[in-house]
Amino acid sequence: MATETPERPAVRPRGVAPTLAQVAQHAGVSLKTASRALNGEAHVSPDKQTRVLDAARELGYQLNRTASMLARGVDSHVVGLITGDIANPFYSALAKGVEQELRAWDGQLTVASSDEEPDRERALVHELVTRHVRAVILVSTLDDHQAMRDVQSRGIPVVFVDRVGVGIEADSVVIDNRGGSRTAVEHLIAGGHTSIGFIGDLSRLPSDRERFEGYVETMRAAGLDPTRAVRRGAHSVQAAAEAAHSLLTQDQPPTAIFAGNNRITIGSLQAMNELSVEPALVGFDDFELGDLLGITVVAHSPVEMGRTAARLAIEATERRRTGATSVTLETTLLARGSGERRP
Amino acid sequence: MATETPERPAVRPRGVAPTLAQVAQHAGVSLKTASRALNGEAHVSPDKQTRVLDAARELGYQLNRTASMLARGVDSHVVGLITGDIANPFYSALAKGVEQELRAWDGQLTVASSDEEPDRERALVHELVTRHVRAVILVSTLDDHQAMRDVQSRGIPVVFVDRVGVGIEADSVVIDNRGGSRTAVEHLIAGGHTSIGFIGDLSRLPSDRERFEGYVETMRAAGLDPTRAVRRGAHSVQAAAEAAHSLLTQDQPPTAIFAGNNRITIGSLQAMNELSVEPALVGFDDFELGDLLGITVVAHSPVEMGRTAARLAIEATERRRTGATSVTLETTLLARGSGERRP
DNA sequence: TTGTACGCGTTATCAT
DNA sequence: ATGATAACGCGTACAA
Repeated sequence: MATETPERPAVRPRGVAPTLAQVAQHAGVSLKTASRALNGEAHVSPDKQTRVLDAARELGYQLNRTASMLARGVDSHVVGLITGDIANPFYSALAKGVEQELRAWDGQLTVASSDEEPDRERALVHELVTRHVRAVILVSTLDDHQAMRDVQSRGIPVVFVDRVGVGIEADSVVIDNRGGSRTAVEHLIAGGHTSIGFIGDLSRLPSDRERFEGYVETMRAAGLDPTRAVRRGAHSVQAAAEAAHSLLTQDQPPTAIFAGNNRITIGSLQAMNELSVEPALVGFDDFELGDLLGITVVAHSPVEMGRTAARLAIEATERRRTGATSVTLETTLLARGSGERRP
Repeated sequence: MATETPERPAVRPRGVAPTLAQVAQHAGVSLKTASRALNGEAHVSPDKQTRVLDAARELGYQLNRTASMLARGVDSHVVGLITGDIANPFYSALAKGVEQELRAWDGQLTVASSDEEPDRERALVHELVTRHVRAVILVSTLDDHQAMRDVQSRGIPVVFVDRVGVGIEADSVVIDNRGGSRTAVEHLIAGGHTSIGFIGDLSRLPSDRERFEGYVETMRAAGLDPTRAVRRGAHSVQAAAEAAHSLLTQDQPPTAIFAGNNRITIGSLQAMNELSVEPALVGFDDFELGDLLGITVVAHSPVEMGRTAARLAIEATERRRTGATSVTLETTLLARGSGERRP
């Protein structure tokens, strides 16, 4: 909507930051000459050059990039990253990757958390658009992104991470969720398990759905029942712990658990600890201490995801590429013990 | 320096984003009328009101906040946060706190990692200044901040987090490092330990120094030697693991370890695991899975630190307060087992 | 109610 | 080499 409640920041006294005009006056030259001198352009006499530089130093002049870019009609190098929660290690690793790649491009990163709330995500995207960020990297919680075409048509590329865009042609970087799931479940089956539980995140998230589907199809392929021990919608460590608890205390609890992401793995560990039971456990996403704890995981690199996404965003915004690119990152099973426990 | 290499982003074709003027023309009204209509101001005939709104919708008009703010002479609600590494859970929790508080203020967060490199930190601050961010929240790696006065004099408040500003009068939010250290070491001493090792981060970091000092003074107060088992400069999990390894394999290894931060605690755990030894262990900073692993820690809340810092930044930038405020957050010892092991 | 003229801080154009 | 002058996209002051 174009009629958003207008934001009216408090007015700050003008003149705290010295302007180019002040520098010019102080140096006794014209505005343009000062500009030239400071920008290191040619055609400035050494005399005035130093006068301007001195004046700038004295006044503590700093270029106002905002105005500069407005005048030049270029956009900033600011890229927006929207994730569910920046404190989630997966997302913060993602942010790190994005930042690393942005650095080489002299870019800057603005982050915001949607808390996985669709409305908030929409608001954040809108916010970034009005701020004219250069690109938006998005771990989306929406199930439809047609509205996001609007963003693209403004020349702001959108890169979807972890979850692809729906109803839109845009770059994306995702994990091979289905494949990773398959690997995990096959690993457990190979270990002799026939009763394997699944605990998933919010089922509206495509990544969760894909992982779940991988679970289901692998179970089915092995002639196992994929409906006996499933809990979904666990979107926090707490919720995951409760789900795991319920799973492990149900009639005929599974002998193995496949945890849909790092939060869930940790929640499951807590529940296992409370109940003092040790089913086999394989988690999606690696996590710190996972090696120490001997937790078998389907690993991938969120930092690499971030880097890739940032690269795509930069390429797109610099128009070095047309059309949408999709990158799927493979997973690796890291057998560390918890996934090798027998039924 | 005022003569920085000027950044010259690639020029983007103009006109991708519709302007207010285009909307006005499309609606057949003057620029100002369009502005009024879109901003919901009074004194616009319903007729033109809808004409403008329709035009805006058709053209997909979005306010250019940058230009708007330039015109109004106000600064954005963007706050910059500089930490060592956004992927470090301590820093990402900090970022989360900042973002939470900023949200209520309709603010936005730009993050950047200094990698604990002074030069990079300086460059990042400069970058934020030229972008006219509203405030800077800083986990500084510098040992002197006189140069930062410059930032303040531009009306950009600087809030120091985790490490206070030196040579500058500025807000700060820190942890009671010395007190936390004391608590930790006293706890170990009370447990019967007389040989307690310390593993610290880069010793140029004030937080590390304070923690180390707390260690030293508590040891001395108990008549123990605080020089027999000290390793400092461990700035990564890897480095900490090596330090712990070396500590635990030295002549007369300590029976207890006090780890200076969360990275070091984890590194120590790895080393203990490798060596299959179990000295008592108390770590500074809580960390995920710390409870599950039964690690005794000196805990505090990085999220709360972030929130507090953001509040201070907002207060300062809205000039609702003058003078510098210092907040010291207390720590809590969480006894979970590892710190209660006997010598 | 509506529009004009001007300004925000900077850069670009084009004379001089 | 230098400097008026006009942009950039928008908002304010003041007329009309």
